Amino acid sequence: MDISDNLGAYVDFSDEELADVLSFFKKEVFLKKELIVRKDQICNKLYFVKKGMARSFYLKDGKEVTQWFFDEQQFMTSVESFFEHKNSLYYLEVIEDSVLFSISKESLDMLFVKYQKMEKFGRLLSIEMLTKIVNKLNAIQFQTAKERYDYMLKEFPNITYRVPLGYVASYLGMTQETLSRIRKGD
Amino acid sequence: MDISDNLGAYVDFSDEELADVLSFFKKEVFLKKELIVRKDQICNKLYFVKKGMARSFYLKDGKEVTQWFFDEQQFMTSVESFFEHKNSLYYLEVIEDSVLFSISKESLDMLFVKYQKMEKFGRLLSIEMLTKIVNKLNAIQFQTAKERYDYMLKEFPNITYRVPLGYVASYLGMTQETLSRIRKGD
DNA sequence: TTTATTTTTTGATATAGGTCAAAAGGAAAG
DNA sequence: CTTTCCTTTTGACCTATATCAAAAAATAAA
Repeated sequence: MDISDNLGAYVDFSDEELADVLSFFKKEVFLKKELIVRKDQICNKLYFVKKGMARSFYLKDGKEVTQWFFDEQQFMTSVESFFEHKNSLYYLEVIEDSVLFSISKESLDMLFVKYQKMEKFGRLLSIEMLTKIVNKLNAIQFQTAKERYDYMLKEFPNITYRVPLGYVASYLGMTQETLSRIRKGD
Repeated sequence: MDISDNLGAYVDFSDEELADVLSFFKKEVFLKKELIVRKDQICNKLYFVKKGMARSFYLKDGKEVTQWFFDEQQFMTSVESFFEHKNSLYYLEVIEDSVLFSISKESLDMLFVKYQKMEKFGRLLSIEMLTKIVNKLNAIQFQTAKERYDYMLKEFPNITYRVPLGYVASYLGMTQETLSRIRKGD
C-alpha cells in the first residue's frame, strides 16, 4: 500500500501517468516529535504519511491543542496555508518516527495543469477532508465528553491508544483529567 | 453580481465557456421556511443563492440544530450527499423568500469532464468551504459562548440579526437563553 | 385595535466538565 | 537497581452554561 494505491483509489490514472506523478514526490524521514511545519510559516508541501503518525496542533493560552491526526496512508498539509499561500495557523509535527512523501506546491500546481485527473483527485480529496471535518464538528458541538470519546474510538481506533492522552483530550475538546476519568469509566 | 462573477472569481473562464456553464443552471424560487432537501433523501443539485438566505440543519433530540448558513452569492448543497451520492444527513431550508439557481449533479459532472477549469473551480470551492468549517470548529471547540458569538458577528455580520435567535444559538452550540443573555451583555 | 401566536427575555436551580494540586505509575538515565 | 523525569490518575472544589418555567415583547391574525 502506498501513494499510487491511494491516488488510484480516487481517480484511475494510467501507469505512465502514475509514474510521472509519483516522480515528483520526495521521501522524507522525521523523528518522533520533530516539527514539519511551524505556525506563521508557509507550508508549501503536501505530505503523504507512508509510515508513522503525525498531527496538526496550535497553541491556545500556551497549551497545545491537537487539531487533527494523520495516520498512515493519509495525505496531510496545513490546508489553508498550502492552498491559499497564507501563513500556517498550525504546527505540523510527527508523533512517531515517520516516513513521509512530500510534493511541492509548484509541482502539484504543474500537475494540476498537466492532468485533468489531478484536478479531480484534488477535488475529491478536499471533499473527503471536508466531510470528515464536518463529522468532527458535529461530534464536538453537540455531544457529551463521553460521546465524543466514543466517536474517536470509532473514527480513529488505531490512534486512540497510540498517542499521549493529552493529545487526544485536546483533540476532543476536553481536559486530560476528564478523558482519564472517561477511560476509567465513571 | 451573479453566478458568473462568482465562478469568475475562482477561475478565469472565457465568455463562451461561462455562457455554456451558466446554461445548465435553472432558476428556482422558494418561499420562507420551504424545505429544499430533506434528511435521508439524496441531494442531487448544487445551489447558488442569488437572493435571500438559507441554512442546513439537522435534528438532535427532536430539536433543530443549524449546521450552516448560506448567504447571498454563496453556493450551497448537502456536500456529502451531493458529491458522494449518499442520503443527506441534513435538511436544507430557505430562511427568507429566496431565488436560487441550481445545477444537477449530472450536468456538473459533465462539465467537470468537459472543462478542466470546472474541476479546478470545484477544487477551489471545496477548499474554501473546508477552511471555513475549520474556523468554525476552532471557534466551537475552544471558545466561550461569548467568544463564539463574537466570531459569528465577524464571520457573518449580515446573518446574525437577520434570522431567529434560536437558529443562531444552535449554530453556535449554545441555547437560545444563553445567546439572549450574551446579547444583552451580562 | 384586540386577540392569538410566536419569539425573546428573565429568573431560579442543576450539572457537566473545568481548574488546581497532589499522588501514583511508567519510562528513561545514571 | 536507584533516582529523575514525565505521564496519568485521583480528589476537592468551582464555574460556565444547561434546564425548566414563567413573564414580557414582538408579530401575525382576526
